[in-house]
Amino acid sequence: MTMTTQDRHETEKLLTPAEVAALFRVDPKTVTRWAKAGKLTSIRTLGGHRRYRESEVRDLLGGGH
Amino acid sequence: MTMTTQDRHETEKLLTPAEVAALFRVDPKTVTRWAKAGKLTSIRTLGGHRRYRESEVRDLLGGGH
DNA sequence: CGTGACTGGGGTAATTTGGGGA
DNA sequence: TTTGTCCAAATTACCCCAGTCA
Repeated sequence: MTMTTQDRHETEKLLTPAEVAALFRVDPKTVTRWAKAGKLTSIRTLGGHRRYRESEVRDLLGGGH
Repeated sequence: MTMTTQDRHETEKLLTPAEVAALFRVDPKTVTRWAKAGKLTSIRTLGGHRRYRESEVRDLLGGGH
């Protein structure tokens, strides 16, 4: 199952701050700081809340060993 | 439904250094040394703090007799 | 249009990291 | 050789409340 080049972001699954925090075993506020520091890509809702790319989070979790 | 030795690490529950240290009754610094020596798998937060796999810790605690 | 849960922002404790030495 | 402790700096956790989400 080869992807042409990359998935279109329209179909990218997004995670809430609480979900990302649970995966890293940190506080949701810590995930917010990562986004502010540019360490993690964040998508903004129209109200200002952040959402994160599942693929990026999974990559960061597995790439650290 | 055969599964490899362990589940996907993305859903693995993680422990903080203090929690692992309490389980082994050692100083958190000692847990850090185990991780550096490769005796214990460590996942890193984006800030550099370590997290440890609960299943691995539980295995080491119970398998040591 | 309410209700309950979650999030953002700020500020302050607590934990973790890393090196070095006992 | 393994472990515990001292130090400074960095990272993370918990407190508040107003606004957003579903």
